[in-house]
Parts: sequence; C-alpha cells; structure tokens
Amino acid sequence: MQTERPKRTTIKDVAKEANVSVATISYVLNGKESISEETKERVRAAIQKLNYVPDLSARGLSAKSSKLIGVVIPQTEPGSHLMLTNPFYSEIVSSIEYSARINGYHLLISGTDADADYLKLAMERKLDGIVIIGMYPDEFYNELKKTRIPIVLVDSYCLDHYFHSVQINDRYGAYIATKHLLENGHREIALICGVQKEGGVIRKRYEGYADALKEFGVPVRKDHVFEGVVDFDSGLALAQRVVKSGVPFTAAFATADILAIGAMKAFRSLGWAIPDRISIVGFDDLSISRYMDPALTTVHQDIHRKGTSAMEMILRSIQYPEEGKQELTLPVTLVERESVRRM
Amino acid sequence: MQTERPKRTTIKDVAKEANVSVATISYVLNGKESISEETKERVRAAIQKLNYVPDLSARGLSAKSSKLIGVVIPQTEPGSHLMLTNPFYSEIVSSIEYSARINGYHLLISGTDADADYLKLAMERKLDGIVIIGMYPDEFYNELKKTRIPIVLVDSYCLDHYFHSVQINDRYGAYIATKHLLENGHREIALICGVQKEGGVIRKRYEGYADALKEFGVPVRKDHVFEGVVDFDSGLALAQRVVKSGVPFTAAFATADILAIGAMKAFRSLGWAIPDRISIVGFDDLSISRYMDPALTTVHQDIHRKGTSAMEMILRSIQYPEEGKQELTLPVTLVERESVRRM
DNA sequence: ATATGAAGATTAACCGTTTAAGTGAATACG
DNA sequence: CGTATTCACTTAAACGGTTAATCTTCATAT
Repeated sequence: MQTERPKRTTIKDVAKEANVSVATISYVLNGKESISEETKERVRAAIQKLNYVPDLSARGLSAKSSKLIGVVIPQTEPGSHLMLTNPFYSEIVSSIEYSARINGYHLLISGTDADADYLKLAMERKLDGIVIIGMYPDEFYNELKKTRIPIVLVDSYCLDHYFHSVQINDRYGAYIATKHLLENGHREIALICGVQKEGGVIRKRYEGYADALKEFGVPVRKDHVFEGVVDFDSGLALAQRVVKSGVPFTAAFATADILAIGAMKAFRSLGWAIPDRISIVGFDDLSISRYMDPALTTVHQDIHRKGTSAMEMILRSIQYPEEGKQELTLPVTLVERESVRRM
Repeated sequence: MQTERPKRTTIKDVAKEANVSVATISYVLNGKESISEETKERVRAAIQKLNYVPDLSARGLSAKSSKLIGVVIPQTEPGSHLMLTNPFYSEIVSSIEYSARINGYHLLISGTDADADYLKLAMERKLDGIVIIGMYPDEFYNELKKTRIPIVLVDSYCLDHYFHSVQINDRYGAYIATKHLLENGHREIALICGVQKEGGVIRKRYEGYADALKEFGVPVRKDHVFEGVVDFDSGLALAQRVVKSGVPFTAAFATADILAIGAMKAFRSLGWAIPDRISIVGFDDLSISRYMDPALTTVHQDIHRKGTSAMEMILRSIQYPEEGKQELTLPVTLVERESVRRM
C-alpha cells in the first residue's frame, strides 16, 4: 500500500531554481546580510515554490547544533519506567516545551532508568541543552558535566558551579505550611514525604517543617515522619501508617500534593474526616488540587515560571557560553483552602 | 567558565584504533554478519576504549532514519499553548515513550498551534513515525499523508485507509455509562462534553449516550447536552450551567474524567451533593479518579495499552511498509465507585 | 593446475548542510 | 589614475556516518 517516499527537496534544488549557489541559499536561510535584497527575494520565492524544508540532521552534522533540548524526569515508581506519572512533571514539561518551541527548539523527553544511558543519549543526539528535574546520584552529574552541554538543574541543591539552577524556597515553603498548621492549634503533625536525600528538595522541606516545630517549641520526632516514594498510592499507604501509628495526630503536612491526595483517600476511608479529624496541607499546588474535596490547602509554586525560566537559562547559556552560573529562586506562597481546620 | 567542548570521537578514530576501515566499524555496529568474530571483538574493544558513541544526525543523513517518533497532542485550552494539561495525555505519552525507548527510538513531543507547522517539523526532523492523538482538520491529515511517514491515529475516527488506528469502543463505553445511570433509576441525565466534531470520539460518546436513553424510552434532548472545551475549568463552568438550567437533573455523564472532576466541584459548591443530589459518571479512568471524594465511577480504558499499541503499529509499519492498515479497538469497562446513587 | 566461490575486508561515493577562503566587479581613497 | 576596500557571490572542504561495488585471499571443485 505504501507508495514510494517522495524524494526530498534539497538546498541544491533550490539553488538551481534560483540560479545561485547552495552557499547563497544557506546564507539567506541563516540571515547573513551580505546578500542583495533582490537575490534574497529570488531565493525565498524558490523555497516557497519548491516547498523546501531544511534537513536538520544535515544541519546538525555541519553546524554543531541539533536544536534539541533534553529533559530528564525522575522515574517516580522505580518499577514502572513511566515518566509523567506525577502531574507536576507534566505541568513543568509543558512549560519547558512551550518555551523551547517558540525559540526554535524541540524537546526530547525520555525516562531514564540507567543513568549512564542518558549520557549516551546526550552525545548521540548532540543535545544543545539539558533540563534535569529532581535529584540523581553524583555520578550522573559528573558524567553529564563532561559533555560541556549547558545544563540547568530544577529542584536540586547540587552545589556544583557548572550547573545553572532554578529552584524554589523549599525550606521556607515547608515552614509556612507547618506554621499554618501550628497557628491553627495543631501540635501532633505528621510529615508525609518522599525519601530524603542530601541535597534534595525533600530534605529541605523536612528542615522547614522542623524549623516551624522548633519555633513553636514542639519537639521534632522521628516517628512523626513517614517516608515513601512520591505517588498517589504511596501517599495512601503512608497515611494508613499514620493512622495505625497510634500517635494522636491532628494534622499532616505532605511534601507533595500527590502524596496529600493519596493520603486524603486513606484518611477518609479509615474514618478520619478531613479536616475535622485531621487537617492536611500539601506542596506544589497542582492544578488538580483545588478540585479536591475538601480543596487542598497547599504551598503554591509557579510551575510554569519554573519551566520557562529553566529554558531561558539554557538559551542564554547557549548564546553566551562564557557567562557563569545562572541561579534563580522563585517564591512560594501558602494558599489556604479547605483542608485545614482550626483546633 | 565554559571550557572547550571535547571533540567528538568519530568512527574514524575507532577505525584507526582497531586497525580496520571505517566501513568495517559501521558494519559491526549494524550487525552485518560477514565480519570475523575476531575483528568484531577488536572493534568492540576499540569502541569501549575510546568511549565511542555514534552521531545520530550523521547516521540520519546517510541512512534515512532519525529514530525519532513524533507525538501530536491537542491543545486543550486554545489560548494556552501548553500540551500536557490533561492527565490523559500525560499517561498515554508516558506509555508511548516507554515503548519507543525500549525499541531504540526517542520521542519528540511538541504542542502544535499552527497545523502546517507540524508538517514542517516532520520533514525537517525526518520523523520515522507519528502518533496523532485526537482530532484535527482534514487538511492536517492530508498534508501529513503526503510525507508517507507511518502514522497512527489515536482516538480519531478518520476513515482514510492510509492511517493506522487505535481506538476504544467509545460509543459502547458511553452507552454502558449512561445505562448504568438509567438502571439506577435516573431519567434526567445531563451530558457534559467537549465540542462534538464529525469523526471525533466525543460525537461517538454522544451517540452511546443517546443509544442508552432511547433503549430506556427516554427522549434525547438538545438542552440536556452541555458542550465546552475539555479541562477542569470547563467542567466546572459546564456544571454550573447544568445547575442553573432549571432542568431537574439527577445525574450527569461527563465524556472525560477531567470534565467530571471539574463538574464535581461546581456541583458541590452549589449545594448539589454527590451522589445524593446528583450522580455522576466519567470517562477515561484517570489515575486520579479513584482518589476523588466520592471516588469517581467511570468508564475504564487501558491507556497504557493504547500507547504501547500505537507504538507497536509504528514499528511494524516501519519494518513491513508494504503491509496495509493496522487497526485495533480496545475494550472498555465500567468501573463502579461511589459517585452514582440508586434512586 | 585452473576455474569457482565464499569470506572478510576495503574503497569511495553519497546523504544535505555550513562556512572559510576565494573571486571578480564596483566603489572609495589619496 | 592606481590601489584598497567593500560587496555579492561562488568554490570546495568539511561534518560523521552508510553502503554498493570492488578487491584479496584462500579453500574447494573440476
């Protein structure tokens, strides 16, 4: 059924049509000014007429750029190999993609199991930039660093001077979330979180949680923190453990909205009404969160801006490679909805 | 700060190291058998030693394949330009990506505003295949068809023989959803849906809705259907209109879970308890849906399988270009949860 | 002893761009 | 008026692979 693939119109065809050399075509395509307006016009007409579209792999071979930006997303559930399992990632990827697209780049998204594989991908695709979301083993960064590709780290407290970074004030966010609970009279506050790693956002959020507790003279207790992976199911399982722990919790702070959402279901089905029996505050302010019942009180971060900023850093770094590290910390705010009750 | 980019190890370097010609390297890389085991070994060692990674743009230039699969996702909110605004898309993209990755392909995802742009993208990137999710203007298909690239349509009832397709039984799904409501005694059932287009899934779902009503002798009424875009906010707005319509609805069928979720919030805040005052059933069975309160009764579809099947069709079509149209319709089932009440 | 063929490698053309270097004509300068 | 300089292009060499065609060797058949 498949008929022959139409042979590609190349720059040569255009050159013939416009009666100039291929170099000239290339120059008008790339906006070199030493071409007469008249010739430019003739070339543009030929391009139009022949429906010419440049071959980016040829361009990539010759010039060095692929116009491809890589995005690395953590595999939330270790087994699953699926990438966009957390709406947070979908939202930020959308923003990065948009920002890339309007600047003439495309996004290559790829889940990564073996970290070494990503280095290979970066090399074989000649990525022009990489946005890395989340935290990875040191080795991963070191490998990638060797490529000298502009890289921006999102949500990672990696200190390495090589990488640009955009982050939010995680510690402060967790602090205001917990403080909000404390101010509403809660004293037994569970922390539902992902696994804490040195240099990761979850650790920072833990610290913010601890900060607030200390400020109110509440001891920080190991058995008040419940750690798991970051997805709906895990939130549910963690909340079950919260209930079964026997500790008379009246509130929980979840370090991610999807944990909070999972937790809400568990609390509910175990008879802990929200917010009457247990108050809960999340982190991220996913678009789904205000649609929950009760609507989730959470720490808002500007995910869209996070994504576009990351992309802008890449672009700047491509344009001015000699410039140093770019760094941006975005503000967070508490958005009070319905999942917290005054004691 | 940026030091010099390390120069790339090429096939030539490997050839020199292994003391063979570049062709030989290429052959062992591509699994040609007429190479002695001994030479193969020597080449592999050289590759290892030099850390050689093939340049895919060079390969793409020479051989014709880019090992890139394009995915087209509808822009749900016309203004926003963001892609993954609906969790359904994130879920299916994840599955496509996974399937692509384990088969040596990568995904190029891109939101598309101007449809003509996508043709350009397909040409300039030499896409090896395209997965198109949702429905687009006829012109879009016709343009893409000319490229002779293997294309699979997901969720589109385009009849064109050229395109492969994977879909679900939309009409039947809507039918069982509506029937479920009818069997529970509901007679005034609102339809909350996206805009219906000929050949789109929403139209099919409308038909299934109508089928069930007719079967139960309930007249299908124009003022029972509420059309808008497909996102949370729209679901909310549509539900407000449902309430304000004055019709004594006791149930609503939403053609997408995200519409249902948006609607639930509106119903709730207008004092229509779910399911006591109004029952609701959705469509898609997003992973979030069982976490809602009440958990959303909905039509389940196997999103993961939809994605992997689409990718498999592409792969098959690449391998056997002469084979005809592939078509797959996946089953749907009703999953009863808590959002429907017996009258 | 010679023709035949297969195995294992090499040669070189080609894929579609970019870009440094070169060219010829027109213009500017002292 | 002779020489520099600028302008508007062209030439041709990369870029890093693939692959059809060719070439050696060496074993086997006749």
